[in-house]
Amino acid sequence: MSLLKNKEKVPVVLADRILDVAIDQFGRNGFDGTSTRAIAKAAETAMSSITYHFGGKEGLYLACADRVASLMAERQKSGLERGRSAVPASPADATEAAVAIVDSFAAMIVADDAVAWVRFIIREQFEPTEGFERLWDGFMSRMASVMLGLVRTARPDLADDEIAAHCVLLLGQAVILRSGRASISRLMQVDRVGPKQTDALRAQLRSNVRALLAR
Amino acid sequence: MSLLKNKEKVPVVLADRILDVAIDQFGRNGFDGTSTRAIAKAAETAMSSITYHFGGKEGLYLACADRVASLMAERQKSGLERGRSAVPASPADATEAAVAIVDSFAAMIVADDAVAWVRFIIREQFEPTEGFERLWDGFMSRMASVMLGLVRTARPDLADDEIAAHCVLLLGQAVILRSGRASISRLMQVDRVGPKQTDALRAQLRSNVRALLAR
DNA sequence: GTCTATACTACGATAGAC
DNA sequence: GTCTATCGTAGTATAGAC
Repeated sequence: MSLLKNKEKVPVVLADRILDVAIDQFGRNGFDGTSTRAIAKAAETAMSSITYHFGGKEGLYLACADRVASLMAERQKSGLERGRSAVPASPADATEAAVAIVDSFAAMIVADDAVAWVRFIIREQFEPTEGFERLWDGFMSRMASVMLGLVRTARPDLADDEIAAHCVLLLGQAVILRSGRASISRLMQVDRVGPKQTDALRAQLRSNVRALLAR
Repeated sequence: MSLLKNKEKVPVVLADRILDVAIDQFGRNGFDGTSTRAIAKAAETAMSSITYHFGGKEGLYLACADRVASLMAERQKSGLERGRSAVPASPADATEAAVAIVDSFAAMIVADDAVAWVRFIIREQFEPTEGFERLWDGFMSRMASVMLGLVRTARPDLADDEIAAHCVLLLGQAVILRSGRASISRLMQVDRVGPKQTDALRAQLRSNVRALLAR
């Protein structure tokens, strides 16, 4: 059972194993701060395997962006589909759909097995490279368009700029659960942000989304 | 005039010039991704000056953290003092004080001359090092305690955990203005997030804080 | 496909001139 | 105080064995 779990978590295919390690390391230390030697060592392979499979460090980085986008898109797929189908509905339905989407996004943000993806994607926000295009086209654009549609339905009184601002600030509340984690543990006076804290934060976030989209 | 502006922006004292460059570079590329050689070159000095003034790369990094904390504390000083004096007042006063503090925090987050500080501090959130202690003790702890006090006064009905969660999510909305900047420009369909967009976002943020702290 | 060996560049730290 | 010169280590890329 433990072995099976391991088999799922550590891909047997070398290229996938390299990608998983690389997403983690690039996310932690950035492109320049990560060495292909360290990635190869952690993936238990030779450095030249990276050249063979990805053409070099930069090719590996872009492949990481593609993988993060597809993993995130996969995980948020059901949530986004629910949101899309709610677009033509009433403002109240759109609000509840937005609550569900932001909560599902927040769940991914705090999930342990998605930490590396989130770290990678948030880093790319600060100094966008070509990797950002991959992330945006592969995942973030879908999340954005669904949220824009829901907020527009929930609040038909708002102008386009206000709708966009709402989306930014709603999703920002989810992002801070990871991008402010060190401060959250201090603020909540715990050593580690555990399930108890994340549950409380997610509950407050759902309540906030409802309050902000209500007229 | 252009010269004078330059003289203000580029410190004549070598140690300060090194610090300004280092905050920028560490913020962009992280500790490992930044080379002391590059810092020395950008500060127009020899690499060994870093050893002389800061004892080495790590000493320079910690000095950067101290400087960011003190620069932020200085800029938020008047805002925080106003907030502190409002703690014993009515819930309505506390709410307005919280609106002012979050807005002043957001103003710093989006300010051009504070970009490097914010980048440095947000990066330190993901992989906290000893630098985080300096940032927390020198600035963030004050912001946290004032916000906690204001939310407690504004919403005496809430439990401690709920108060902390509120603070996290309120400040998170300000942080996303920088940590989601690449996505914001896509969401708002502009090439660059300019004054028009930041004004709209800050207005929405003030409105959100009011709505969330109202009972 | 994956490995070892190697060429070349850049890193941080330090010693010593001025 | 600030510089140049240099040491040992570690970086990416590539060639070639298997």
